[in-house]
Amino acid sequence: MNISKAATQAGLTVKTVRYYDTIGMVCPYQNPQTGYRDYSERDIAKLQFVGSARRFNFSIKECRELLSLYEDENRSSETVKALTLQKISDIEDRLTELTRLRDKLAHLASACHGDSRPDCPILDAFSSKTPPS
Amino acid sequence: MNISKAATQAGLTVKTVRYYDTIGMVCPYQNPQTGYRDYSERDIAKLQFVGSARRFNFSIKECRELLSLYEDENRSSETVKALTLQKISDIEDRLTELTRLRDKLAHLASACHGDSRPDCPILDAFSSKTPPS
DNA sequence: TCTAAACTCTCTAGTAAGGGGAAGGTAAAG
DNA sequence: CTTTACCTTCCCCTTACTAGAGAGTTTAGA
Repeated sequence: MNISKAATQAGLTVKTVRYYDTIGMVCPYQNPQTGYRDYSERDIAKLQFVGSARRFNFSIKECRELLSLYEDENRSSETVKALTLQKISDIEDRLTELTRLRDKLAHLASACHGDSRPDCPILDAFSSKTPPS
Repeated sequence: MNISKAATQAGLTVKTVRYYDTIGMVCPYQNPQTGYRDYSERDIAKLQFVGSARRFNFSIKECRELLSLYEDENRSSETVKALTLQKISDIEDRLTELTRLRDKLAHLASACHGDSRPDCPILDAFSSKTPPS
């Protein structure tokens, strides 16, 4: 299967699929005459797998780990679950941080009259010596 | 004031402060003989301002806008408030997305027994044809 | 069969926002 | 006067791709 069909099947762009080859994540057979890549069904499955994991916020490095577990018939689900729980924890840290930011910005915005006058509590907050954390 | 003191005052690293000079955001006087940067009180205030805005998740580009408003005595607070509300909206979009991811991962993790057996609902989900969205 | 469109390839450069470290000049302290 | 602690520029590295140039290949239609 050529690269554009492979990309379509996996819900990725051609550029991305080619990238996954160059970084050694999903490497198809490559015709030595033409240089054209030829994706097998197994390659497609791997591309789909990586695409899903990426959409779940796993980094390329983590996808590599998951992919090797995916391909390992003797894996234990323990490792996968641990990685997933760690990812959940990362996401929750980020949620906490973003929520705090949102609340602070909302507080500042509510204090700002937002008209044509120059005085602005938002800018004042940003220029104060005390950090906003 | 030399660059390391300026960085300390603003709660930034020396690298970051130097970077803000090279991109033309906060450009101090630079001694033509030695090349040493010399930060004024006004420069420090600008560094602090940018540092705060960055910590509030504003991009460099947005910081530039805010900084020019900060320096404009004839600004209207309207513009600042609009930028802030947009930023809040961006953050909320991100919050929604991350929450969905977290919930889906949590759901998968709860379905995974996480022991030494190889079968794993998480990997199954990643390898299914249907996207996780 | 010829040609033109639609692919494909590699390679370079760019993105955001700096971080790491080398090579070399300068300032401050002893 | 020397050592140490700064400072400078310069270039590469990071993440996860994306854009585009220039050139080769495949395929569909006349």
